[in-house]
Amino acid sequence: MAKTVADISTTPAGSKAEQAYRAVKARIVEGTYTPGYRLVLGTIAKDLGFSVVPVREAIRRLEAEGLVTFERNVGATVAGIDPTEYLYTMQTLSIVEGAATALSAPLIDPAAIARARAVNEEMRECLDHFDPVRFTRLNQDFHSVLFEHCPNPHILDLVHRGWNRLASLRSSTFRFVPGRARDSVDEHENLLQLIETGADADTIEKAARRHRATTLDAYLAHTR
Amino acid sequence: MAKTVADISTTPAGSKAEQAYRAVKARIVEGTYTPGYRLVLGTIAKDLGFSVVPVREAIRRLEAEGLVTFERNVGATVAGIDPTEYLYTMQTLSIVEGAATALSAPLIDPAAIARARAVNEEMRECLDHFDPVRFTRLNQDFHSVLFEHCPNPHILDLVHRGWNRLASLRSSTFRFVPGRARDSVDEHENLLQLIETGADADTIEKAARRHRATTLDAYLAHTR
DNA sequence: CGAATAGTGATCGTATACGATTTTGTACTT
DNA sequence: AAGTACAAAATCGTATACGATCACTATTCG
Repeated sequence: MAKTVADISTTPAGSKAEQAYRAVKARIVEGTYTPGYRLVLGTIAKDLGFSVVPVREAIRRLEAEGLVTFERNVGATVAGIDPTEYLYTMQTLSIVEGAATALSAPLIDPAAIARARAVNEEMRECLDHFDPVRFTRLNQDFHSVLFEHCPNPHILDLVHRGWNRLASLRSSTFRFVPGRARDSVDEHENLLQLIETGADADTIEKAARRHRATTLDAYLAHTR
Repeated sequence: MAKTVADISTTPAGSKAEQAYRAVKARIVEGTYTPGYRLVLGTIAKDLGFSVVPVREAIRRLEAEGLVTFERNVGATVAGIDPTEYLYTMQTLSIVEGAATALSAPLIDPAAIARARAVNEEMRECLDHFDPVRFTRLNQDFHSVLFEHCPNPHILDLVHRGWNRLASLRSSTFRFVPGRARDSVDEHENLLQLIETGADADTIEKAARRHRATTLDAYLAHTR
């Protein structure tokens, strides 16, 4: 008998570093840890019941993703809604989403188009019931359908990194520019039609870029 | 007297995790650790005189950058010259370098143009003396001059990440496609002229993209 | 009353030790 | 001879402990 009963309870799924990463990230996205919140290694470790080493690794990963800032002997703080940082992130997302859409477009089959359109219609319903949280989630679903056959995983990774950075400003579309969301849904439909009709890559890329850039412009005009 | 003499000897510059990161990365770039080389935490720690914890952090950072692959309870290995991975990286670089060039172009002053041109002429000399290592370094210098006033640090960061990924295939231009290097120098000059004459952003972006994409195409044609 | 300073506390950084998991080598059986 | 089961070694993952560094505060001096 080599294995003991304890093996049943052990959860070899993810390492504790991974669990800590997900846990802290979730708390940031959900808004439990608001921007400016100080993340103390010891405290988080005690809360999660882990040691500080895996928690430290989790924090460093979050730092690399831009969700927290880290300072030696001071600790980590949840990254704030710096307007400049927002601009950088949105501009970068505009570029990588544009590329991802253009690269994926030839590989999107009619069934996927139909699914994306269904998601978009759900988003339209969210407008009436004013459900910003669900709207944001569906927005990601929409683009996920478009990108599911993206031939370049690196670019897809960059898209996800951008989404992560925006995670702490959840449903920012609604919060900052109320009228923007409806335009967004229309732009989605426009994008789908371009893909359906087999528009050339450059046209699709520019449309996808503009989709994100317009949101940024609206934000800039709104806060100016 | 609060401070002791020991303070003089302490080097608060970088943490050991940082030192380990730089050391291992340097060994990979220099070719001391060739692709496929197994990086064992304990061994590296003993070599550097550090403990395993900071070394582990360094390895995880290198993993995030794509320079090594990591497997649980197995260890890390230096990432190989996977043709597919090369394609992904070059395609992504094409996009982010294109964007970076287009964004930077309006901010490049004549003095910077002159410096970039000087670097490019040095590259031309390298062709005659066949100095691939210096060529590769100058190539990065050339683009660094162009990007030094890039208004979006995030995009610049993506460019550097791409360069890092290519680091293990140092001077790949010479190695894979001998005739390609001379074209590259000509394309640089062409790019400078576009910037000088104040071409529109879209033209500059496409030229910059094509510069990288052509290298990729040459590689694909060469290995097919 | 303000500013410089010493002391205290908090937090990170790393070393060491131990446990879990995988791989590898070996002996035995078919 | 080949395949399998078992044991031993190697490696990563994490907990704990301690040291180093920095921020904060109370105190003292000008």
